[in-house]
Formats: sequence, structure tokens, C-alpha cells
Amino acid sequence: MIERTANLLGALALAVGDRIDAAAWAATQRAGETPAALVLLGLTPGMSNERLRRILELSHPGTVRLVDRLVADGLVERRAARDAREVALHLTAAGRRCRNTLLKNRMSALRPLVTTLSAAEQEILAALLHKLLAAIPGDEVEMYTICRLCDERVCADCPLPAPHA
Amino acid sequence: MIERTANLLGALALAVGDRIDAAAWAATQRAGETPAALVLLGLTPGMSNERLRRILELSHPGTVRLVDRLVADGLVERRAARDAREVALHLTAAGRRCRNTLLKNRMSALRPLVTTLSAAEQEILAALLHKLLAAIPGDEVEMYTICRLCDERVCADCPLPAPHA
DNA sequence: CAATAAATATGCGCTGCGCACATATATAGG
DNA sequence: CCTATATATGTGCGCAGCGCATATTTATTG
Repeated sequence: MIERTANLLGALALAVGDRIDAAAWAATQRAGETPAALVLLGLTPGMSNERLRRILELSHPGTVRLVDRLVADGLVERRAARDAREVALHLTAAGRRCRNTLLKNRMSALRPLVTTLSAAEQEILAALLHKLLAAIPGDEVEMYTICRLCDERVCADCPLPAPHA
Repeated sequence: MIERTANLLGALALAVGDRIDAAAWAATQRAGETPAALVLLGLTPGMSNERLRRILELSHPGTVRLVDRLVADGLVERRAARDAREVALHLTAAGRRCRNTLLKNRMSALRPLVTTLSAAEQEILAALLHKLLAAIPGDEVEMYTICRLCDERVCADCPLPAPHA
């Protein structure tokens, strides 16, 4: 019954994804990868445009315009980097507040799903989720891709260790 | 540790959703809710524009244009319905082929994730996924929303019974 | 000190979608 | 029976998000 399990996983992922998207929109009034950029720039301040591009798997111009939107919204500022070709992206104070709201909304959307399970079931679920995530192959960049909306404050024992390095 | 579990669920949902989106794009060269419409119209032939709209949670015009795209791609045709105000949406032969490819791609993306678990773990996971899905409140329309990319051929004992009614 | 590579930025267009509005058909009330 | 309202579809218009082609600036290498 691998296929039935796979289908259930797909259905739940869709339902969870919808709820995460709604939470992100409520916090930012932005769709697409813009909310993820906000979370990533809070986790790794000073990140360059190019690195952000690789994590979000967007084109170069798409990423430039994405940052333009965040700057226009007053959430991000472009600073000079050591390498003068690069831009060092930093959250503003408003950007940090918006990021906190985004992560809070996301957690508020996710928590009620988990709490429908008993405490014992939750532990089993966490172990299975951990194993599933750890089994996803990928380089260091892809780990950030998967974690691009994660709340690092609650992610103890991350199955994809790179993001917390 | 509810929040850690919730965060892991969010991360996995994002990773799975990315893979589903890629599978849907590969089959249709369409993004957004267009692939979901293809799956839904195969599950429930003759569905009206308005019902499709409610399931996909789009605006009326957005749904009209979505159907326009499917018609332009030769995958859907608009037929007369009993109620002359409505349009009865049906897949063409090409539409059914495209839908099969989409579901096949989706399953090919999901299966390797599940098979990283042992058979026993897979059963436990299926039970937990079932319980999580069954606990999502919602009316009959929302059940179709959650199942909008599901493969009904492998979904025995659907936790959201409406879609198979 | 050229020649190449790397990072950012701009012009342009497309896809997906929403708002405001117009039209056609069904249903309900007098 | 006939008007009033509700329901369903379709169109004009514009915006957000993103990609391709190209230009410009700075680092690196021979």
C-alpha cells in the first residue's frame, strides 16, 4: 500500500501548504517566494542576492525584483558587502517584526493540526517526519530550500543540519 | 515539543509540495491551480465552472480564464448543461492522457519519499496521515479542495469520504 | 595588464489571478 | 403571467510574480 500512503502524504502536504501560504500572505501581503526570502534573511543576515537565488531556485532577475519588493515594503535593505560585486541583504526593524508575525502565523496554522493527535502519536509523528526529511537527498543549498519557511527557534535536532550551522 | 513537530510538518509539507508542483508542471506546462482543475474534472466529469471555482478557491473570472487555458490546450471542452446557465466541463481524450501523466508524475515524486521508511513505519505513517487528514474540519467542498491533486485509484479508505461518494 | 568569471541590474513580455461590470437563464412573489 | 431577484458565465482591465536577453560593474587568473 505504498501508493495509498504516498497519496495521503501528498494530500496532507497540499492541505498544510495551503495553510502555510495563507499564514504567509496574512503577514506580508506577498505571495510566491517573497515570504521565504524574509525568513531566510532573518536566519542568515548579510546573505547575497546570488545565494538567495540558489536557495529559492529562482532566476537572477526574479530574485532582484523580489528584493526590490522587500525593499519597497521597508522590510529589507541592501548594504555593501566585502566583495563589492555582492549585495549584503539585511532585514530592517520592520522586517524583523514582519518575520516574527509570519512565523507566528505559520505556527498558529500548524499547531492545531498536530494537537489533534495524542502526545504519544505526536512523538511518533515527529520521529517519522524527521526520518522522511533526513532521507531527502540534497546538497547544503537544498537543505535551506526545504527549511526556507522554518522557525529556527523551535527546530531542535534539525534533520537537515546545515541550516543551523 | 508540539512546536517542533509542527515545524517538521511544515518543512516536509513544503518539500513535498515543491515536488508535486514540479510533477504537475512537467505534465501540463501550467502552474497555479490549472493542474488541480485537470484532476478534478477527471474525477467529476461535467462539473460546472462555479463548483470548480469553489473547490479551487479562486475568483469567478479567474476560473473562467483557467478553463480558457485548458480549452486552449485541448484538454477540456465546455458542453451545455441541464441548467442552461451552467457549463458542463469535460476532459477531452488528450485531457485524460494529460491527467494520467500528471498523476503518474506525482506518484513518482511521492513514492521514493515513502519508501525510505520500513514497511512497518509506512503503516504507522499512513495511520497518522489518515488521522491528521480526517481531523481537518471543513465542508464537502473543502474536502475536494484538499483532494484536488489526489489519485483516486490508489486512495482506499479515504479519510475525507466525500470525494469518493 | 588583459581576459575571463562572477554578481548585480534593467528592458521586456508572459502567466495566473482579482476587481468591476455586463449578460443570460432560472426561480420566486404578486 | 410577469416582474424582481438570485445564479452562472463571460469580458475589460490591471497587477503581482517570474523568466529571457542583455548591460554593467567588480574580482580573479594567466
